[in-house]
Amino acid sequence: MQTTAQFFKALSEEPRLRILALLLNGELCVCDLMAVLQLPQSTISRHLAYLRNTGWVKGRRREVWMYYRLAEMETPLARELLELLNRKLPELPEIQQDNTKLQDFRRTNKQCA
Amino acid sequence: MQTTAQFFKALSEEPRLRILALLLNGELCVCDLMAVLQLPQSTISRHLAYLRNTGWVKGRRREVWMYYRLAEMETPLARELLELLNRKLPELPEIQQDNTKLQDFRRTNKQCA
DNA sequence: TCAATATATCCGCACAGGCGGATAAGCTCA
DNA sequence: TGAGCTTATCCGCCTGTGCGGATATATTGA
Repeated sequence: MQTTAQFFKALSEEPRLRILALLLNGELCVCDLMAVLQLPQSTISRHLAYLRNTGWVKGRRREVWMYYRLAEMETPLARELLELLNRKLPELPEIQQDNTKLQDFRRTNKQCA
Repeated sequence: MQTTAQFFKALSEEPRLRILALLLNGELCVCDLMAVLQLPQSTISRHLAYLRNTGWVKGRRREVWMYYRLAEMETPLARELLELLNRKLPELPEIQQDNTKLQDFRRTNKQCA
C-alpha cells in the first residue's frame, strides 16, 4: 500500500516518465539520457537514483559507464502497470520526439561525449 | 505528458489510493470516507479536491451531502489505468480491510453522524 | 601514479503539498 | 430566520523533494 503509493510517486514527475519511456527502448547509459533529455547530469542521476530506489530500474557498470535498464517488476500490479506504460507511453507526442532524438543520437555518436 | 505525470501524482499518496479504492464500490459521501479511513474531515476533503482537480472523481450534491464517484476517464491510458486499479487494488490487504469496514458501516449506519 | 572521463552525491535554495484545527459556506427544516 | 448538519477552505507549520552547480568517487589508460 505504502509501497504502491511510492510506486506511483516515481511516475509523478515528467523527467522520470521520460526516462522510463526511453528505457523501453532498451538499456541506456546516463550520457544517452543527458543527450536526449537535455538535462544536467546531476538531475538525470538524481532521478535515476529515485527510480532505482523504488524498484523501477536497475543499473550495472560496464567500464566507465553505468547502464540502466527497466527492472523485472516484483508484483503483478507492477508488471501490468509496466506493460500498460509500454503500450501507451509511445503514443504520447513528447515521448515520440524523445525516441526520435535517441535514434539520431545513436546513429551519429557511437560513444558518449 | 505534464498531464500524465499529474495523473500519477494523484495516486502517489496513500489516503488518495484508499479513497479511490473505496469509490470502486460506488458513490460515497464524505462522511462515509471519514468513517472508514478514520481521518479528519479536512484531510478527506482536501484529498477529494485533489482527485477532483486531476480528473479522477466527480462530486454531486444531494441535500446536505456531497456524493463522490469515479469520473469517466478521458484518455485511453487513463481508462486502462483505472481498469487496472479496479482489478488489482482489491487484492491489497489494507484495501480489503477498508472495504470490510465500509460494509459494516453501511449495515449499521444508514445516515452519517 | 596521474589525467581524463563518467557518474554519484552534496549543498543550499525554493516550492508543492502533507497535516489537522479553526472557520466559512451551503443546505434543510422547524 | 436561525439552529444544526455537512462539506470546503483557510491557516500556520513542516517534510519531501525539485533544481542545478560544485565536489567526490570510480574506472581506465598513458
